[in-house]
Amino acid sequence: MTKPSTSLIHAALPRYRQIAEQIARQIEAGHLVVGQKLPPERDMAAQYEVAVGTIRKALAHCEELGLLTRRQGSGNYVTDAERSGALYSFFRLELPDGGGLPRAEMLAIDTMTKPGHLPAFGGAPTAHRFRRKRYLDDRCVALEEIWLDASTHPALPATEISESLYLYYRDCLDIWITHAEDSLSLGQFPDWTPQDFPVPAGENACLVERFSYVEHRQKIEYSRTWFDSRFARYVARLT
Amino acid sequence: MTKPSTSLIHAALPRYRQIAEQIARQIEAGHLVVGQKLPPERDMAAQYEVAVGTIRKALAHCEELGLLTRRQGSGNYVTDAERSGALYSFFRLELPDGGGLPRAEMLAIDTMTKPGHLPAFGGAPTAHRFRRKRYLDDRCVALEEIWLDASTHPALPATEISESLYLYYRDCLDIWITHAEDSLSLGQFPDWTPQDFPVPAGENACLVERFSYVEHRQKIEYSRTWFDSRFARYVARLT
DNA sequence: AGGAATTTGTGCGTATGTATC
DNA sequence: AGATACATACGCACAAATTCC
Repeated sequence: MTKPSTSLIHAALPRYRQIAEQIARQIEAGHLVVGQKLPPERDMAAQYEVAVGTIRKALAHCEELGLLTRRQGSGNYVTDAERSGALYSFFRLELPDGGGLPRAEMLAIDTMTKPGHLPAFGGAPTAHRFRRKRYLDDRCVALEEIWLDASTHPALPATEISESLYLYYRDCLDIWITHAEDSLSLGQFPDWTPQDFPVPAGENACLVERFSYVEHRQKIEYSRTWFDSRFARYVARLT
Repeated sequence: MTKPSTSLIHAALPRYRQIAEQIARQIEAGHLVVGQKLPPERDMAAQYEVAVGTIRKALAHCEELGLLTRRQGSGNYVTDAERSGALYSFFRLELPDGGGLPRAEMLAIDTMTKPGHLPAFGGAPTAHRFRRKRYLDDRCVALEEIWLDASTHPALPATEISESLYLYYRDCLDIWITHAEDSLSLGQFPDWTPQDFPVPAGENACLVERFSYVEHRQKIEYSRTWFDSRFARYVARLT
């Protein structure tokens, strides 16, 4: 069997899931355009150095997620949906009319002991805190505060952090986020809301709280996202 | 290759679908009891005279339909569709502290031409409208308005409608909801808000808009759910 | 219109990994 | 620790749908 492409220490995602992730991210990054036809399965199998059946499972997974449409005798196509970017990558915000290319701008990165008001997650007493502005089509629509448990990486490597945090986790920290749990309610924009944000601090906001998991039931990340429903909406796909 | 077991004239269902149908019938006929463990996949493969991979595809299909639960290292089990939370698997509201047993109370059922303000879904000009109150642990936490496209059933059969609409769709209308897409924003409680609802009409609410799908891309249902985040929160699990 | 080439779908059999009992 | 059972993955052959000449 082809050996897994990750270290032997960590339990890797199955190969077909890794490939599905890569395809999904290529779509989000714009490397695969909506409507575009993918290479034949046999070519992709050769490219990824796996058997055709493995590629087929990855593609089937992408279809389930609504990213691809598969047509027998024809090919695999990037879904023409209004919403290609927002579905995967666990980013769930879209413009009110749908769609919007997601971007992020880092405001601050700090490592500190977890404040008492945070819910329990991870095993370390410290965590890395990321604060970001979130954009859709160059419009700032949300604020984000992300707490990554510091147990696996007491200090962050001094590399460029990509716009997709999960991609950064995967490529630089070897942390594979397998699933997440979002909880939505009402809240107020935080006191660190930047001056140039379209809504001032203290105003009402839709609040998304999230736990992200690696492996089975191990919460490794907690985040909060604030947005105003005039500028964005939260979209979830259920199966 | 094993020849298909159906006539040569009609296009046969794939073998794995035939087997899935047989398993489904056995469950519905009561030959397979809820919670029962199926034989090992290798035995079933021998029984049906197919390869293990084919049986696995059939079982996976049954799992998609919610008929089976598959557990690695353990076995395949008939799902308790009536009793388990599976029937509410698309219901995403929980009490603020988590959990809560979901219930529903029907307020009104009407069939009418789709109002202009509805987004596009289904193929018919008419739809069935359900209005319901939603409970968690006997506390009324949300209101629901559901529009089911009337293309498949111009009139609803005069049967009892179970608390789980999706179960009713499946058992009485033969409509299998495969997935759904939720979109969250802020809204106002509707003008038909009952007097005894904890929040009066016109107040701010968290609004969940949902499209439900049969097959892969066919929207057949549109619904709106209003709730107050003091009484409930929306939870989404993402993979 | 029609036949060949292409591409995905179905199915077989087997080996090995991993979770559960 | 061992046995059982599902999960992943390989490679191959042929069917069915589509596309192209």
